[in-house]
Amino acid sequence: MTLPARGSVGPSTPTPTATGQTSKARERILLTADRLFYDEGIHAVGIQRIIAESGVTRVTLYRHFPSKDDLIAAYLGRRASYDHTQVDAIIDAYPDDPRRALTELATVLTRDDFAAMRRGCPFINASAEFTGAHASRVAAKEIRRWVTGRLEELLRRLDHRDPRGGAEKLMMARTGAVVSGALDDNRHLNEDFLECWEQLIDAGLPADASAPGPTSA
Amino acid sequence: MTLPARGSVGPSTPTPTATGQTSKARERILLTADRLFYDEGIHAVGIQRIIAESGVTRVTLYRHFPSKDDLIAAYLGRRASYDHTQVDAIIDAYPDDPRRALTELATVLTRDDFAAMRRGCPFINASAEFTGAHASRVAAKEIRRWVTGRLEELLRRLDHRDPRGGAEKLMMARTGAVVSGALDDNRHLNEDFLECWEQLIDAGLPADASAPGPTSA
DNA sequence: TCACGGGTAGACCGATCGATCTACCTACCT
DNA sequence: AGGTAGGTAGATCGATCGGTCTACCCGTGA
Repeated sequence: MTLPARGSVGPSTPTPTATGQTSKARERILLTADRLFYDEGIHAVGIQRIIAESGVTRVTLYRHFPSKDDLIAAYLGRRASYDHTQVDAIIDAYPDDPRRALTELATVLTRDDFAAMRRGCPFINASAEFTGAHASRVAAKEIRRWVTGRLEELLRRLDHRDPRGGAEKLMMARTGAVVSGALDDNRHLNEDFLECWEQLIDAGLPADASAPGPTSA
Repeated sequence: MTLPARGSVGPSTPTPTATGQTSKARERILLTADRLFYDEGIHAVGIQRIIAESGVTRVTLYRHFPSKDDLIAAYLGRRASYDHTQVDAIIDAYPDDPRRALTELATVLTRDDFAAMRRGCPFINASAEFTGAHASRVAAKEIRRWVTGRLEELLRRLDHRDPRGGAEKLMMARTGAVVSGALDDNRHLNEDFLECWEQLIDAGLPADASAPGPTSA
């Protein structure tokens, strides 16, 4: 996985040093927290474990992240930042072909992300561990709403019959596919998801707009 | 929610008393554990909390469930038992109309379950908190595999073009809808999901089989 | 009559949780 | 030369974790 190295979405200041680059220690902490939180769950991973595996001191960690909640927020902020960057890049790559952009969004997901998401969606997983308006649940709602909005926008440009509902359906498929990748042993997950994705799109499109179709066969 | 009162899926003997009925205390424990584990997460809820809110003693709890893992397994076992019962009942209600059974599965989900699943899928949530072959992850894989199998069977009886892939797609939609119900604020979730469900089914059916269509409008 | 299963009550265990503290060290910039 | 930001090292805090223990009680069935 290639999350952006910037840990810039934390609750407090990004803590750029005087030289302008973010702290090395902070990056190591965030990298370790990302790995452990995602792979094993948030409550299951203690602060001291992150300290040990990132090779920093307790004081250093608490200087950058005054509480575990702050670290959690930074972890999910990084993840969200990655998703924003990736989705925007794909859509921007096809400024005049929203239909192609939609297909590409699904393709990239299957090609790059499913393999690195063997534990499912970090936002869903985090939300499962907390209640109410905890930062993790807020972050999950936000990123999902944002992605849904971008999908809706693409569908609208395609004169989709119901861009809002269509975007929600695509989100269902996407969400279900990521979860399935984490829990099911489906050798055909990629094809199943891509087919599902295309079917849902085309079902609401005006008759003429032909689908690019599954890459092969 | 109306989970079956029987706490019969635990790892050890169901502990029927001499009179034949399962222990009152055991039921109270399971009921409390279900509520707290589902609403707040498993790691977030301590044993003493369950003891306090179920009104039993530490010794009593540990007599029925020797470890927290046993209690977790029993919690998910109850949930799985409920799903089995419900899905079987719906399918059995339409022995000669698998198409109708499929629609009914989705309808019941939107009518009864979405409201009671404001925290998403208990199996997905539990799986997020543990690693490897923990009982929670095994239970999640099992129930998902079982539901997928039942869906595939219905599609096969309908001469669906790809019963396996079709069932996987329906599971994606179902999973995504449950998660969406927990994290998104979509007032049209029910309609969106039902439409999605029907579209995915019909896309793979031979031309003649007409869909029942959304109940209204 | 009495053994036993199932329950209550509460002290107690070591381990770990998240978080704070003091003390010192070391680059770098002014 | 000296201040400061960012780091190391490690003891320590109270709270809570999952789990064990002893002691007593009570209803039922052999």
